[in-house]
Amino acid sequence: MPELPEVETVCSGLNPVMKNQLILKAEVNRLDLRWPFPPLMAQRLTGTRVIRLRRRSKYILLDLDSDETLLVHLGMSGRVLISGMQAGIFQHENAAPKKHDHVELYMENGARITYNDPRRFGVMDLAPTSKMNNHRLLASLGPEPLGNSFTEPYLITKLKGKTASIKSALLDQRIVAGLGNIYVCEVLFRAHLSPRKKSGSLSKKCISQIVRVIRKVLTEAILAGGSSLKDYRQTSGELGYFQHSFCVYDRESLSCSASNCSGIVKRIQQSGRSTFYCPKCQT
DNA sequence: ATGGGGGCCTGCCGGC
DNA sequence: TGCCGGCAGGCCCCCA
Repeated sequence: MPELPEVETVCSGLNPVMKNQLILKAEVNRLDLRWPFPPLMAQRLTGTRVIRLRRRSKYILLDLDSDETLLVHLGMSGRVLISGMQAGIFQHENAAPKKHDHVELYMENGARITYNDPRRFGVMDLAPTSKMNNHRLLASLGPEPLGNSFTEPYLITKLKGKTASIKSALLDQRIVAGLGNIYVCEVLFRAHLSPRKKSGSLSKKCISQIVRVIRKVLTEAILAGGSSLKDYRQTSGELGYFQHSFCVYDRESLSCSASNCSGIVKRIQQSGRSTFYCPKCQT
């Protein structure tokens, strides 16, 4: 599921039910996801109050009144669902955990937050809030694509002399944080740019266009509630609907969505990932 | 230093 | 129907 717009959607969904709420109980059904959970994670979460929720790149950060921050990454298949509340009435149901429900948080307002992740590429960690910027998973992330420091001059500097394709460069979280395979494909389509172009060969004008398109695509996707592939849902259980706006992603062999283009969407491999693009209008 | 590939997991889908 | 290969929204790590 989760690239920046999906993580942003999850954060917005969690904010009203978690902010300023006490975590009455944390249940941890296994010891690890991609990596082991931090020692005594359930105990360290229980009884703390969530002060605020933030997003950095594809990470969700929950600042707690214990001066620790819970860092959550959804990996490829992680989902967060809210249950236990109906029509403003809070009910504690103790339904048995479903398959791959790895962590559950019971909030003071009756909400139950469930983290489910079949492939377990996700991450959870706890560290002092004051040290989160230096957390090993956050320390070398590039700028937020929707923030002020992601600019045309910045991207020009970063791409200068690079021999890797623009596709690989935009997937590199050290260059810009939060894009994944879907949105990079969509951005390059909308910028009419071939994913195979070497990063260092792009004109200033072209890079400027990339910056604008990244902002536009991500903003639209967030407004749409993210993209729902497989059975990804928002925290509410609803589907996002940006997947209906895909121009190239997962459209191999279909005709190009540009109105004046007769091209056929092609799938190639780049750095081990599928890239979808129209060879005719992305040059 | 940089870029590419392997590996981590489970589930699903299409082909035989 | 069942089995098998290929593929999947991410990212760390190792090697050339």
